[in-house]
Amino acid sequence: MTSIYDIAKAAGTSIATVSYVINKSGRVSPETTARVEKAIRDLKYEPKSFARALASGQTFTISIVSPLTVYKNQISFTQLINGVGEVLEKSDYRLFMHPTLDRANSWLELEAAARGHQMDGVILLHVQLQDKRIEILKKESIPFVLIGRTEENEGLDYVDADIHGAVRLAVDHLAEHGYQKICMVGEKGNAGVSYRLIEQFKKRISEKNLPFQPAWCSNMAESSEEMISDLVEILSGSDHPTAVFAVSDIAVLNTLKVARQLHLQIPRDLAVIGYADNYIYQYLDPPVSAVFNGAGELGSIAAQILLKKLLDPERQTEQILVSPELVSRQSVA
Amino acid sequence: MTSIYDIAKAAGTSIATVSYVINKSGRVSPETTARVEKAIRDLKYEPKSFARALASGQTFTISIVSPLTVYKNQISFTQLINGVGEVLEKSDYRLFMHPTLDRANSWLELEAAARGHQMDGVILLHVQLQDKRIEILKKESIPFVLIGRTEENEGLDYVDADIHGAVRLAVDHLAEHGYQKICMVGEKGNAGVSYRLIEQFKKRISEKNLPFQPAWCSNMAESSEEMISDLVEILSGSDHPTAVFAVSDIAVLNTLKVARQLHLQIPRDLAVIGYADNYIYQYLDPPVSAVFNGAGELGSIAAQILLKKLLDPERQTEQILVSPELVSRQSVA
DNA sequence: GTATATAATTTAAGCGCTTAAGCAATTTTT
DNA sequence: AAAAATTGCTTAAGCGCTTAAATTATATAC
Repeated sequence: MTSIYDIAKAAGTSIATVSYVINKSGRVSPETTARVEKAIRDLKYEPKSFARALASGQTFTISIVSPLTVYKNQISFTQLINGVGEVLEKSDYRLFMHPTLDRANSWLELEAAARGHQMDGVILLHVQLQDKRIEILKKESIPFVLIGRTEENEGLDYVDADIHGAVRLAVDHLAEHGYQKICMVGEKGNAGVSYRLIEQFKKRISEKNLPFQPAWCSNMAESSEEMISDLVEILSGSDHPTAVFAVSDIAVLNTLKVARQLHLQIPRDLAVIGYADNYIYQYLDPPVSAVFNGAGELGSIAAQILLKKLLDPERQTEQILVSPELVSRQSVA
Repeated sequence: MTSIYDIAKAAGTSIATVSYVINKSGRVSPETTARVEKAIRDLKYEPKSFARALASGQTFTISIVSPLTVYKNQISFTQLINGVGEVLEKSDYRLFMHPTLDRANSWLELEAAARGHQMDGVILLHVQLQDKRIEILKKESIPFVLIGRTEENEGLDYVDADIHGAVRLAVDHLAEHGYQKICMVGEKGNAGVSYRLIEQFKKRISEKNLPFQPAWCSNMAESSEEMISDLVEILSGSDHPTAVFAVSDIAVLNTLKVARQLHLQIPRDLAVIGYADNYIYQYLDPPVSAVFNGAGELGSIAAQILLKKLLDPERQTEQILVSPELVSRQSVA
């Protein structure tokens, strides 16, 4: 293993000087710096992160902590990692995955990792009510940023989708295109998300004085089958809605299916708009619009906040809502 | 930071003994072991991985190296990580993500990481012909396992989908259900995969003496639009195929779309079978069958091989083909 | 009962790096 | 011209752990 000693010898300096050059401390003369850098290049030296970690107390590592199984819809995990990766790439930090499999024990693993000082910071996904993991991170004083949140997390650093804005965008977009009777469909999901969606949806409908019936926005379905039968019921009435705000991938697909079944042509008889865009939406029949584009942004913003926090732990917390962005396709016209 | 010194003091031993207990070396008496373990529990001690790494030369870390952008179809990246995570969880190893964003520089990053001894082993995805990353891993002698392969990689450790078996399963399944005229649709994809699919497909068709026309298995499409126009042409002829083997998500969706356009009812007039199952297939109209289930298996097998290799670097290489598994839904009957 | 093997534990060096403190040479201030 | 500050570099300690070698205690052999 080429070490800092080899570089020091090759450059004719002490190891301290090499270290100062690597860490860009600015107190080494240009000539010496050049000599050291040449040696580093010649010997193809790379600092060992674990040695740095031991000496400095920083691991230069951040962890994404998340049960993966959950991320089938709502958020594309891959995009999210990409977003995080893009930001970290430009920093000195590396990315750990902490894929917690079994929900029940996920906090135990995290606790061990935290005690073992395995990471300098954490990006926490799929936050639940009374999330043990948050307590642990606080107790072990590991800086963290949430992606998504519950009402309990208001004071913490988080990045979340702007649900209010998204609902507004969806409803307004539909209304602008002449669709007055709008219903919302989805399944029971993340802590609080469904609730907030319903709340905002009803609010916006009444703000815009749009026609409304309670059945058009009932509780979210427990299963796909339930959702389909709800949809059939809602859409086959005489005064049925002319637009569906489908807030999950399954809801989008089921809406298309039921529309076909009932011979409702999209977008002529029925408009459909999705929530988080999924790359498959563009290949559906017809291609489906959506109001959120890219979980990548959630990831990259979370990473940015975390990096700032690692630089200045005393920093004020930051709450960011990612704005919706209309991805317009043929399902609304 | 609670260190091994604190444990040694609490247990009344030397730090070496504590270390031997932690590493289950077997040379510590049961009584002392119990005392040390109690101290560890009492003080909630966790070994610092970076210190271990420095002292032992092992990082107990493995990296998944992959451009993420690619994994939109063919493989579910999330499932794959899950598979890897499941195996690593039971080991002492932790999981690094090495999401290479920019393809052009991805090997530079890997080279730096390898030189910096950041990981003990690598799981390499999306292997290309003349993949620089493989050279680097060899040169830096970092054990690695491929997920997917090209013909160049035959001697290396890899896990790949059994394309031969998959094609056979798809064709035979369709034939068994009375579909004789089968075509294959997909887009240009991974290094060699498309080629192997075409080759195997033609082979199996001729082995089974099924009717065949060259147009039914042309080169893979360059774009979704091209695929659609190909499909329209193929399926609207008088003697058109009665079944489609759709080897990507886009191919599945486009097939459904074109079938609807041409008023071909699935599965009555046309059967459809996909390649790698995607959770959305079950919500399509009709739900679509597939021949591969779970990228998780690829991940977990790769992780297992890598762990074995880390234990015994002299080990013979291992090539594993993951068998197809029919996921039967309503698109074939 | 002494020699010898075995088991249990400790000593001590060192892994590759950071960083406070020290020193020498040079520059600035008074 | 002496004192003070600045610049550039080195010395040396130490981060938390592993592990070969040394030491001590205990069991077994003759």
